[in-house]
Amino acid sequence: MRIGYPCVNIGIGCTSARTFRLRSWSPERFRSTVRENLACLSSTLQFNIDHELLFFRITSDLIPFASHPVNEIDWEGEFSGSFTEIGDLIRESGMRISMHPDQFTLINSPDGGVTARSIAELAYHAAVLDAMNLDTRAKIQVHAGGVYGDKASAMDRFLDRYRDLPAEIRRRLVVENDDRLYTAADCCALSRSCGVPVLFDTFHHECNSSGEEMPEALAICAETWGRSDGIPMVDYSSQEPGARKGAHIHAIDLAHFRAFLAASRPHDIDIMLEIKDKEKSALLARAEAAADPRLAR
DNA sequence: GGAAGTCAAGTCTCG
DNA sequence: CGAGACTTGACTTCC
Repeated sequence: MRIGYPCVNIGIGCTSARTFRLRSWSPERFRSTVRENLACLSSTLQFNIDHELLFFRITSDLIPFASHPVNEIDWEGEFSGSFTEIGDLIRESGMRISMHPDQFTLINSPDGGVTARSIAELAYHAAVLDAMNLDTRAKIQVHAGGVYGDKASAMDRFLDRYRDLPAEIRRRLVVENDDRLYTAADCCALSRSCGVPVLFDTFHHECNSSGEEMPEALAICAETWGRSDGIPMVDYSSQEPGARKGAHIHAIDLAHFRAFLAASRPHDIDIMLEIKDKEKSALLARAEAAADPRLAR
């Protein structure tokens, strides 16, 4: 079991998610931003290693406009040295990596243009992980997509598009239950048809389930992960009191987390804390889990 | 220097 | 029918 947080370290003083407006595009601006983002990513990973936070989600903003037509720069080649160094740091420390493209990435859209742009975006994510020489335990997580008024057709379209994906994407892609449309059971149905592993989001399950208790939902998702996929990844969060349903909590609720740890046994899982204050809560969670025999050191 | 408005991309829900 | 939400900031302009 590893514990981690997504994308950005609040306290470290840099961000690997710097970007700029399309209007400000220039090759020089692009190169300097990528250089800074990779340097910050390296610092962030070193912080994580020093604090035994061995699960990390790399931001989709790492390479700005990576899949946009304006960008014709061979960034993988130009920055291959940095990618290799970062990959070495990850592998030598036993760290696990995920990426999570944003809400515009929809492989099941009825609009072929949306799907084409989504596949280009997924190819970018796969290229980052490939450039770091990470194996197929490094994953790219997406939601099943929209419903478009007909869920059965939308799920069929997901399956068709999944089977046609380039192998570099398919071997890393996992599907995550969302808080409104596709439940863990829905995602597992997709998995039975095409083999995609299902990343279980326990907070989304609290918002939107097919009626199972959490341990059962976790169990059916865990079964979808094969040997080459690594142990199951799980997203963890809880409800921010007083906020809109589905709003992520600002700081970890340790009693809620402790209950989740107990209920998730005996599954060995990697836990991503989707909590607003990032590494601060991750450090508390790691301390809370210190006595758990599943914890990797 | 700080505040306000805006940002590549899609879809759904709510008011 | 427009705004807000999504994992959410961060950039840019305007004063």
